[in-house]
Amino acid sequence: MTISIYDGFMPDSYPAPARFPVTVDVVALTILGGALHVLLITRLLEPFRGTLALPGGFVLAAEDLVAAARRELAEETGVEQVPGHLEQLGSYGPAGRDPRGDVLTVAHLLMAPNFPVLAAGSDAEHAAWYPVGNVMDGSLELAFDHRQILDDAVERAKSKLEYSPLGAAFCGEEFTIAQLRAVYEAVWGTRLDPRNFHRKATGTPGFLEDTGQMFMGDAGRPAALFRLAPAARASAGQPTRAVLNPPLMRPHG
Amino acid sequence: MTISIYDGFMPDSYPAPARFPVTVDVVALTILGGALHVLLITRLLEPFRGTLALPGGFVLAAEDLVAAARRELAEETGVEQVPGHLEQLGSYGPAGRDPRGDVLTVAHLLMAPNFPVLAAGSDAEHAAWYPVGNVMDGSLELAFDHRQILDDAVERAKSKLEYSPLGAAFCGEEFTIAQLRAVYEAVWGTRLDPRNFHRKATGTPGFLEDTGQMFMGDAGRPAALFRLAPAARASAGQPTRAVLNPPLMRPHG
DNA sequence: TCAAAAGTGTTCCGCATACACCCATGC
DNA sequence: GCATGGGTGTATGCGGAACACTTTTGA
Repeated sequence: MTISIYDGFMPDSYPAPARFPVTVDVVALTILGGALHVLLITRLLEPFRGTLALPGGFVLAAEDLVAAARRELAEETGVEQVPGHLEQLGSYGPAGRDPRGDVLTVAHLLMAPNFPVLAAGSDAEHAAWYPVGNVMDGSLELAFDHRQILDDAVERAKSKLEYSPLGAAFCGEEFTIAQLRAVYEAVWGTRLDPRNFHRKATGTPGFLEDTGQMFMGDAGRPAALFRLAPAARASAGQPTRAVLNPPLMRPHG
Repeated sequence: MTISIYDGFMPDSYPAPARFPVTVDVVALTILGGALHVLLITRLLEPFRGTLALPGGFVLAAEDLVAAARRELAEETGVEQVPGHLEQLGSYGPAGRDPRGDVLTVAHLLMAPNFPVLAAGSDAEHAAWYPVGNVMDGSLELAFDHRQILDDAVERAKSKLEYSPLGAAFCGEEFTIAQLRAVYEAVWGTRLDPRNFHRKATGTPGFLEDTGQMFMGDAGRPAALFRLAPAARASAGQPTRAVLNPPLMRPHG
């Protein structure tokens, strides 16, 4: 067996390996009116001009992937510091996903509390929240393979809720148990028993921290306000099993 | 807000976006002598010449990521059809992980039964199995950020065993319950109760299929031979929750 | 007969599920 | 008072953990 020119790096005299444009795409999810929503832009250029697509753009030289995703999000929403939890989802391509050539994209998942998207001028790609359900049932079309990426992102979000404290990433800094439950119900598309959810959420050590404050809703008894406990906050990124073990089970299958 | 030249694709008149060399790296895991092993090559070229590294190489034009990983594995092991389950793990870079510049790598995870690696000639990078424990405890050094990638891969493998039937990917086509249990014990680094594991494995609908054959070991009663049930085989790649629900729990935390 | 490993039965208990019930607010 | 939602108590049952016990081979 001989050494292929593509095995590891080669001396300068060897032909250079193929180079690819690399983009980051972001599946930004949030809860709006009890339903899961995704941030989409309307493309201004060909291909797929006028079609909805995930926000994203090219990775710059010497730039990290998550940093690139964060930068693109800020640029396309007009929001300096986008809130929520951002993590890498997976890579797609480079073959056969763009009509103009090989483009590798690294998709990211943002689980965020609802934040207002700044309306851009008419010459900029306009970002806005769209119900995920409208993409799933086919009433909204997405450019490129973004439908597939969205599917994967939603599936990832669903499973994240089971064994990680990241459901709270959809809430603000402080939230009630009912608000947290609404997140689980929206993402999983199910109803959960309020009483049992309350016990599980408050009873899991290292998950929630009582702020001592109260939240007055439209009706009914005021609810206690919670925040993420430091332990859960620290473990947000890592593949931890420290909290929510055994996991919060999503019903059925 | 104006349109950045990096937002989406630009007309030909705009400057081209940065292009990156893209590699695929493969963390090939298997069980040898009851311990988790990883496939490593010894680098023949700078940088990290003489250091152990994950097998991998550059993605070709118009090539898919998993296909590239499969091709590189075949090239560097001399094995035409590498067995086991191959999936994408995640992407690393492009910033700050290679002394010579920005290289994006897409890491992959192979969970495979033990297969012999063909000894390459002295001029080729030689692939061989090494105990994962020897990397973890620092007695083996890896090139680039491959230590980090290995850590992530092992963690992924651990969690895969919990809720997917992919533990069987470490076994051959047919296997006994004890062999399957040895996989779980090696990956998780724990001991499992043989009796309870047997009940859980055989009792999970859609997981295992009895071949009717028997396997004679060194001592003791012969064990029944099983294979993956069709349902589990089909769901191998997808984020399924069809089998192993509730999951096989790994002890403690 | 004994060792060793396969496989079954049984007990215990934590926790998910379901739901009755009480608490605290606005109207 | 009544409606509405927050929060607690409690019974039931599934399934994981632990382990006694039987089965089937080789030596």
